[in-house]
Amino acid sequence: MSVNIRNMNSSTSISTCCPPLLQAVLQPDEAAQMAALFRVLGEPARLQLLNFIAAQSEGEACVCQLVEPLGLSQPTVSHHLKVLYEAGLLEKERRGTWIYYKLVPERIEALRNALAFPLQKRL
Amino acid sequence: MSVNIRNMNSSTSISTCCPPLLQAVLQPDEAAQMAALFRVLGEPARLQLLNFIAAQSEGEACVCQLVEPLGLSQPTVSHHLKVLYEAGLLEKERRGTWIYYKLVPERIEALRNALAFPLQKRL
DNA sequence: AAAGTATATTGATGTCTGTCAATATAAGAA
DNA sequence: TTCTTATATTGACAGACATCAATATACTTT
Repeated sequence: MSVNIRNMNSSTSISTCCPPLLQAVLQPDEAAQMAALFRVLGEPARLQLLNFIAAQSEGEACVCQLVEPLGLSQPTVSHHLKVLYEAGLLEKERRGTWIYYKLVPERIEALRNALAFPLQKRL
Repeated sequence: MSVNIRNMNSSTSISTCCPPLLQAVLQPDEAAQMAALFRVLGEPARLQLLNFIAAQSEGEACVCQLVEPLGLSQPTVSHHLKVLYEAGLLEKERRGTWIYYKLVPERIEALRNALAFPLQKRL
């Protein structure tokens, strides 16, 4: 029988902690999906990778172009690219020896939409 | 003296790996700042907190309203609220025994802008 | 002052993950 | 085939962090 204290004047004496007024809108599994995507962006190296790839005039880059500017080892760069790829944020295409990565703009846009106030449910 | 292999026809024999065409646009410290913010969102519990607070009719909630729907212990919820608060995504206000948290919409908007293709520099 | 409630902090623990060296795989060149 | 280069994978390690129980702090009420 608890009540939101904010809606009571001082003459009321109920002071129990108030229960949630609304059910959770974002379901746990949806939150987990969204969080997984944000966690992918939660790494400086991966943000730099996205930014650097997007900054190329062709909008794409191969691994060997990315190792030096990032200042990380090639395996580490490959690792981050894989994480981005598996998150759907990058697509890749092999051309001979090289593998070119480019952004998936719709995926980034989806993330922006997920941030639309007040944090919509869907990606 | 290496050259972008994609811009050469098959008669050329240079096959060295191609250097970066552009300097990195996103500086390491800027990337670190952005990543730190995204990492805050990279946690299901924190996304649910933001979503739940935003879903309240007054746009705010006290800790005791959040513990039960999240299914986490009160210290854990307090911890996540602190992380969100220190990231500037939540503001808090004490009213007697209770402390009410609400979103900082400009901060969320800043994150959305940071995601604007192709990942702008500034927050 | 004493008791009760709301929230924060501390300390410990287990899991996740970023990093690299070493190695493997794949493709082209000789 | 052999060699070289580009990229991926493996294994190991260290640091970050989510979580909780226990405890501390802050406020209100009696």
